[in-house]
Amino acid sequence: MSNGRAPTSHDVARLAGVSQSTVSLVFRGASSGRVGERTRRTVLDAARELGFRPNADARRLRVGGPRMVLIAVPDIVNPFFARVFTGARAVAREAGFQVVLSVQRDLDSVAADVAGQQIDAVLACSLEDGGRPLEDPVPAVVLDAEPPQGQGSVRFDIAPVLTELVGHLHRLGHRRIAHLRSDVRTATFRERTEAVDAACERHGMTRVHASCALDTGSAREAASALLAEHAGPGGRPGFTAVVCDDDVLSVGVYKAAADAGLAVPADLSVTGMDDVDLATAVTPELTTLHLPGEELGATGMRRLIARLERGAERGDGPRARAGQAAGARSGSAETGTECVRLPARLLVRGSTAPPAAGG
Amino acid sequence: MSNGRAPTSHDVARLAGVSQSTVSLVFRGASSGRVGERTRRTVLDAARELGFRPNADARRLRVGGPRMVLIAVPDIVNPFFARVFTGARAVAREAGFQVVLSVQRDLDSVAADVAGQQIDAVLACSLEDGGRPLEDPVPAVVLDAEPPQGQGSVRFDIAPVLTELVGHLHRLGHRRIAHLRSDVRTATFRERTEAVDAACERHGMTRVHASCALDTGSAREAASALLAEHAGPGGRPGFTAVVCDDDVLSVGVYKAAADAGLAVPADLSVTGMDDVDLATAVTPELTTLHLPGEELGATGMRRLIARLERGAERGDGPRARAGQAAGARSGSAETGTECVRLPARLLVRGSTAPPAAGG
DNA sequence: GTGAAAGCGCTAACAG
DNA sequence: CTGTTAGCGCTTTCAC
Repeated sequence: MSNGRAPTSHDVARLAGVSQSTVSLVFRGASSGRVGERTRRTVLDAARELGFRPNADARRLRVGGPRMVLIAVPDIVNPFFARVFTGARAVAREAGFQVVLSVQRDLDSVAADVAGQQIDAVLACSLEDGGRPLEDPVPAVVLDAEPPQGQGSVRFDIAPVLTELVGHLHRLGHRRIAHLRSDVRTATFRERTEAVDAACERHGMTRVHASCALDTGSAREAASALLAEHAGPGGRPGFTAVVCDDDVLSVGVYKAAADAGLAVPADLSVTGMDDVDLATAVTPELTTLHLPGEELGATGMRRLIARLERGAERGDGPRARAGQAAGARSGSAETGTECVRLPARLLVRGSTAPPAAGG
Repeated sequence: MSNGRAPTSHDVARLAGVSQSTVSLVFRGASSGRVGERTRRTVLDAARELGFRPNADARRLRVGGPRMVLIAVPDIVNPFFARVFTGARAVAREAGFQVVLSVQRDLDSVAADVAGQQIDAVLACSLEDGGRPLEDPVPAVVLDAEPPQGQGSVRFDIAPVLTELVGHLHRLGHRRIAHLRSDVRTATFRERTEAVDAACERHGMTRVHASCALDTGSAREAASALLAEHAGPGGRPGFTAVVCDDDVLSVGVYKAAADAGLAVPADLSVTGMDDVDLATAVTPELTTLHLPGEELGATGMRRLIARLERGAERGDGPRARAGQAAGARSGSAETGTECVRLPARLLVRGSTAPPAAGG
C-alpha cells in the first residue's frame, strides 16, 4: 500500500502502464474519441485499486474554479438567519458562485474563516458591532448591520413600521407599554429601541423596559420580573402591552402572562418581530413585524455580485478567474456599495386588542 | 491596471523591487527576523496597490490544507437539521477539520457538491431513498437514513419509544387514534409508520391515517379532512388522539382542532416528534418524542473522524495530507462503519389526556 | 490514440 | 537579510 502519501495520477499511470497525461484525460471525461476503451478501463481499475482521487487544489490552480462567496450568519439554528442564508445562497448559485457558510458572531472571526480559502466576496449578516474591517481587499456587503467604511449594506427600514406598530397600540387605547429588548449588541436592536422610544414620546405614551437574551426562557423570566415590578392597581400590570424585539421573546411573554394568570390579548397585548413560524403557531397568533429574511439575503447577494461583475469589467477586481458562468440575471444599475433599506410590514393578528376596561 | 489577470506575488515583487520569495515570506507572516522592516513595508504597499491576495489554491497545493468534511442536510431552515449540522460542525472543528455545508435532498446532488472540492469525508443527513452511493472512494456516514453498502450510519432508536408513546395513549384510555404521516420518503418515516402500526396492533387499537407535506398548512388541511371523514357519533371525531410524525404537523392539528371547535387535550390528544422550539411554544405544550439532533450530528461526525484516523494509520486512507491537527479526543474503539442507534425519549406534556367521557 | 513537456502561483530549503 | 531553485499534482498544447 502507499506509504501515507495520497496516490497521484502518476501513481495511477505507473500501475496502469500508461502516461500520466492519459490518466488526466480519462478523469477529465475528455476520453471519448481520444482514449481507447481498453486503456480507459485499465486506468479506471488502477485508480480504484489505489483509491485515487484527483487533487482538487491542483486542478483549480491550473484551470481556475468557480468563484466563491462566503456567507456569514451569527446562528444557523435561528430560522430567521437560516432564511437569510437560503435566500443569499440561491442567488449566488444561480449566478454560478460556490457558497461557503461561516457561522460567526463577529467580523474578526469571519476574517479568520476567509483566510486560507479562495474567497472572492463576503456577505455578512447581523454581525456584532466592533471588529475591524477585513484586512484583505475582499468586497463585502453587510446585512442588517452598520456597514464598515466603503462597503455596501442592506437592512430593514424598521423605524416607520415600528412607528406604525406603536400607533396601532395607541389607537387600540394603550397608553402604558413595556418594551422587551434583546441584549444582543447589534445595530438593528439599537435602532429598534430608538424607534420605539421616539414613537412612544410622540404619542405621549409611558414606557418601561427590560433586556434579555434571545431565547424563550430568558424572556419569560424578564417578563415575569417586569410584571412583578410594575404591578399596577388592583393586581393588574402597570402596562397593557408588551412590544418585543423578536418573536422568540414574545413566546416567553405569553408564558409569563399565563404564569401571572393574565390572558393575551384581553389582559395584555403582545407583539413580536421577524414573523417566523412561531408567530403563527401560538394562540392567539402573534401581531408582529414581517421582516423578509430571504429577500434580505437575496438582495444583499445581488448587490455583492453586481459589484464583483463591475469590478471585473474595470479589470481591477480581485482575481477575475476563469469559468465565469454568468447567471441569467437581467442587468440592473446597482452599484453595490450604498446602503439600501428593505421595507418591513406590520401584520396585525390576534395578540393585540384594546386594553381591559379596568386597565 | 492589470489587464484582467489577478496579480500574483511575482507582480508584487516586481513592483516592490524585491524577489518573489521575499513577498512570500512577508505574506506568510514569517517575516520577523528574516525580512527587514523597510522591505516589508515596501512589499505591503505594492501588494495593496495591486490588490494582491495570495492564491489559496496554490498555497494548499504546496503545503496541504486542513482536511475538509462535507455535511449534507436536506433543509437548513428546519431547526432540527440545523441542530444536526451544528452538532456535527462543532465536533469537526474541534478535530481540526474544515466544514462545508451542502443543502441537498438526495445523494446524487451531494455527490455533485463533493466533486471539484477537496473533500475528505461526507456526513449526510436524512437523504431520500435511492441514489447510488458516491462513486468517489470517500468515506461517508449517513444519519437518520438507510446506510449505503459498507458505510456507517447513526439513527434514532425510534421504535421502542414510539411503542411507549402508543402505550401512554392506551393507558390514558384511547382506543381509536389517527396517525398523521409525513409524505417525505425517507427511512425514518417508514420506520415510524411501522412502529405505530405494530404498537396499535399489539394494543388492539383502531388506527386511521393520512399523509401530508412537512408544513403546518398541509397538516392543518389533512387533519381537517381526517376529522371530517371520520366523524363519529354525536359530532365527535372518530378518533380521540392524533399521533404526528413531526412537531410541525402537530401545530397544524392544533389549528384544525380549533377550526372544528375541539379542545386539546380535552376533546383530542395530540403528539409530535422532534421536540423543537415549537413544541413548548404552543398551548398546551406538546407531548412529543425528544430526538437529540445535535447529538446525532456529533455522534455521526465522531464516527466519521474515527474512521478517517484509522484509515490514515493503516496508510490507505484517501489523501492523508499534512497538518493533522489531531483533536483532543480520547481514543475510543469506534470503527465507524456499523449502524448505531441513539436513544430517543418520550416527553409527556400537556397535549395528552384521557379522552372525553362521551368519546 | 498516446506521450513529453511546460507551466498554474506558491513555499521551503539552501546559497549568497 | 534576500535571492535562486526545485517542485506540489494537474491540465493542455504539440509531437509522434
